[in-house]
Amino acid sequence: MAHKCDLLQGTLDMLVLRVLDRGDLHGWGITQKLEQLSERALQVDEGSLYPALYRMEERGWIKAEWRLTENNRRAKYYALTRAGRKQLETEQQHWARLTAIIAQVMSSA
Amino acid sequence: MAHKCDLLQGTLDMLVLRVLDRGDLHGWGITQKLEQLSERALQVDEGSLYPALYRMEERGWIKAEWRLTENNRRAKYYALTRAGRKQLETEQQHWARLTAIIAQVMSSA
DNA sequence: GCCTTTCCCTAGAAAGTCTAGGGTTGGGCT
DNA sequence: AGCCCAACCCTAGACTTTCTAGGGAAAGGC
Repeated sequence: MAHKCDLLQGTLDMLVLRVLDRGDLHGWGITQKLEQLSERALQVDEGSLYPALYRMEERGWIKAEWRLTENNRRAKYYALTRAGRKQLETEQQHWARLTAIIAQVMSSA
Repeated sequence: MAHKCDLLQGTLDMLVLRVLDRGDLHGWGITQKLEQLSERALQVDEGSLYPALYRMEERGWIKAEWRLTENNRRAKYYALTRAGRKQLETEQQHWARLTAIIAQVMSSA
């Protein structure tokens, strides 16, 4: 069975790191923010996001803290660590490099 | 164990289709051509390529034919089908769309 | 008192790539 | 003649990430 695969594998981490680079957010907030920034184009599945957050915390790129939201709800806020900021930079460079290579291959006569 | 993952998942098909769009090639030739077009940046693993070729043939995007190379060797030449050309176009559009969205998210203040 | 929204989470399947092998044959070299 | 390398083809199994498809708790509005 084919599935939709809206995202390119490997880009979710970068997007999440980038969003967190603008300020702490909880998981649900991240999905909202990504949707907003992409003008509804991106709708991140929670089933993809939470495992990703878990992985990134394991790797020390982000750290979590339970706090209360403005709505008076319990939420797990994630913040970038120093390693996370470094990782974001690495991924951005990697992304830039890859897209450049692909563009070159795709466009060459 | 981390692995290198040089390619973005999903891009290999597009690259192969694009290369075949310029003319028939056998598997090994495809790896050479991609390496050449990317100026050594891309080194496609044969363990990734052959399964990909198999998949794409299954899906009717390419078709294979045994022929002899200039070196007098037996080789399986792949050619785009009409469906393959259509698929290439689809993937190019999808790629353009995704990279645009990601660029937007990554660059927004 | 119920319903919706806001939040969190997990198990298992699916897809694609990589690792790490293995194999055949042609032509060049000694 | 024999050997080796280059040019080819292939596969099984591991691995990572994403998706599907659920489930659950609590705050606030009606």
